[in-house]
Amino acid sequence: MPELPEVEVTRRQIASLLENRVIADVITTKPSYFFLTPPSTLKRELPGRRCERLERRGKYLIAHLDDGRRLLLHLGMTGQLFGSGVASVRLLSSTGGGTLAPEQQQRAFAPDQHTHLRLRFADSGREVLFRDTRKFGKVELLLADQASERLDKLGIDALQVTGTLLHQATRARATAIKNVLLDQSVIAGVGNIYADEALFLAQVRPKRAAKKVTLQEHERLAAAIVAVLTRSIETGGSSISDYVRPDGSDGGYQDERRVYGRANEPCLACGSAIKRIVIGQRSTCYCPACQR
DNA sequence: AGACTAACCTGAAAGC
DNA sequence: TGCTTTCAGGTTAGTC
Repeated sequence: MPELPEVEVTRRQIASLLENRVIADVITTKPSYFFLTPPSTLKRELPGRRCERLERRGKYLIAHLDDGRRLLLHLGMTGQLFGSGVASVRLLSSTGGGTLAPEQQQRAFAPDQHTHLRLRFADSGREVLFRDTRKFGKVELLLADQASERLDKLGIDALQVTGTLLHQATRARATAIKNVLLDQSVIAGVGNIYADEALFLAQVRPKRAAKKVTLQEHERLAAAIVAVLTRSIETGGSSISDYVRPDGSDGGYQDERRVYGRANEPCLACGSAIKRIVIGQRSTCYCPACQR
C-alpha cells in the first residue's frame, strides 16, 4: 500500500505523538509473520523507553529510543499508523465514499483484530496504533549497535535520486527499467504507483531494457520521480484502496494520477488508450503513444 | 550478480 | 444468493 509519500505523510502526523514521550505499555496480537521481534520481547523491552525521533528511510520508519535502540516499522501493503485521541478510520464498507458526508465516512478508531501493535504513553494518555490487515508489514527492535541488513541494503532515498546515479545503476542491467525503479537497493521509496507515474512523466516505456535507457532519459526520470513524490506528499499521499492518513482523512494524489489504474482510459496528454501490461508480477500502466 | 518465481496474508470486487 | 476467481500500494527466499 504505502510508498514513500504515504510513509512520509504518516511520519509527519505521528512524529509529534511519539517524540519525547515515554512508552508506558505495549499491547500486541499473538506472534506472527508480522513480528520480526517477538511480541513478548517488545512488551518486556519497550516500557520505560522514551522515543527521541521518528525518521523515515525509503519506506521504513525508524523510531530512535533513548537507550540507543531503534524500533523499525514497515507498513507493507496494508499497514496504517494511527494516533488515538485524534485518529479515526474510514469505514471499510464505504468504497469510493465521496458521496458520503465526512462524518459518515469516518468513525472514531477502535482497535480491531488487525491492530497488531499499540504503544501507550505515560504522560499524554494517548497511544500509537499499528494496524495491518494483510500482515505484510514488519516490526523489529534493533539493539543499540545492531546493524540492520534491511536498512543497510537500501539505496539512495528516492527524494535524492539523480540521473547520473540512475544511469550508473542500470548500466549492466537487462531487466525492464521499471524493475530497477522498484529495486529498493537502487532507489528507496518508489513503489508501483509512482514508478508508473514517473515513467509517464519522463516519457519512458516501463518495459525498456534498463541498460538501453539514455543518460538524458535517466535525467528526466530522476526529475520525474522527485516531482511526483514531492507533489504526492503535498497532497497527503494516494488514497486508492484503503490508505488513509493517520488522522483518518484521505490523501489527494489519487486524483492526480495520469496512468496508474487508468487502463483503457484516454491518455490525458494525447488521448490514446492507456495500456495495461504485467512486469515483474506487477500491474503496469502506460501510454503507448507518449512513452517510448 | 542478475533475473525470475512463489510465497507470506486478508478482503473486496468481479465472474459464474 | 452463494461459491470461485482475481486482484491489491511490498518484500524475501529460493532457483537457475
